[in-house]
Amino acid sequence: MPKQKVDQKDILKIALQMTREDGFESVNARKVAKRMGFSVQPIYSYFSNMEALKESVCQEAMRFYNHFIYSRVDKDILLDMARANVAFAKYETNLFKLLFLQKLNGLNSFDDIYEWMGDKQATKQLSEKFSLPEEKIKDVYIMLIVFTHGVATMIATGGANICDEESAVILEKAYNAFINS
Amino acid sequence: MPKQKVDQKDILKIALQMTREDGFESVNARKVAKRMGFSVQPIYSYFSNMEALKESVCQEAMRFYNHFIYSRVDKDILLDMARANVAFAKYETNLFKLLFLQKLNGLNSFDDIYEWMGDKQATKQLSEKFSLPEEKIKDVYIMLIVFTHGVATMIATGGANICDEESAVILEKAYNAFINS
DNA sequence: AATGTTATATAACAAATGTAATTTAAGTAA
DNA sequence: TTACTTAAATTACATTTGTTATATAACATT
Repeated sequence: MPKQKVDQKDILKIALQMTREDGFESVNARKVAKRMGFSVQPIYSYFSNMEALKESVCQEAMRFYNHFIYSRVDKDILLDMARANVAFAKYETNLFKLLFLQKLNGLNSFDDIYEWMGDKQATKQLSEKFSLPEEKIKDVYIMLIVFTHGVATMIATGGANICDEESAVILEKAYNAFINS
Repeated sequence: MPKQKVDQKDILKIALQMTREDGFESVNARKVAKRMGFSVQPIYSYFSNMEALKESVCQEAMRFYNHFIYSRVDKDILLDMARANVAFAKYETNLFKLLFLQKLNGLNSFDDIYEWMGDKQATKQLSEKFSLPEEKIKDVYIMLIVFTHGVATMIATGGANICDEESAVILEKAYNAFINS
């Protein structure tokens, strides 16, 4: 048999790259094939259909997101995460849209957000720094996430022209407001 | 000549209704025609192409939004507007997505948000109630809008299962936090 | 070297959608 | 009544995209 020229990883890599550059909707069989320099056929030998490929792209995007965020978390975990999310919305707008404006895992309450996004270290750090009760920490956490999501969404949908400094300032203001409330 | 059976308003009305029920992407010539009980031809006599129709639908949607919001503003203007926006995201999810997750007029800074959404009465009421400096009012206004947008977006994209009371509570918490910061 | 297997290429089909061409027929004016 | 105008219906064509059927050719096995 002929040696395999195409690898599943290559397909995913290219599809993810296309999503980053031109948006998730731009991912279709012919365009992926063209960018690989191959025909569409190999796509269908690795994925049962385009839906399956797209689902895999979503998972890749989520990994990319996690790496993006965690690589930017330093001293002040919660605030760093907030800043990183805004940066993600600004510099990876198409991935942000895919992950947070189209597919968001169904949440049933704000507590779910906490469960879902909840970062043990972040809450620990917060409680050590400010010695606030558990319930209060949770509130600050949820509210900053919601606020951050507001900033990020506005940046992702509004044309991405709010400068990094300005968004950093407003995030910090919100953070302090929530802590001190 | 035969009497005109179809009216431009009818087309827009139905296209807006379809957007509300099934999303903006569901609006296409054949579906609109089918729901009107006519052929696609009248659409093209009133609109140069589908793009023009869709642009008009956007404008209709914006009018619908404004009416939705202002009909819910009562005593506490700013907080009422926040609650109304969240309700819009929950009960008019498809319109919310169209207006705020796809087409948002390009904003260049958070001050632009204030200029764009800024409600004279709301700021006046706020300054009378709390006697805060102009600059502070503006900050509260912007931050509550951003926070509200975070809540609304999460509801619109997350499956809309956060109850009205819960979102009301968190909005008020944020409002107080911003006022008292 | 001949044959079979299979990865890839090519080409074709199907469905959805926008849009234009053509036809039909309702009402008007002569 | 007849011919004309035009709103609407019908039909047809183009494009895009997913998908499959067939063809080709590279490699393994004999």
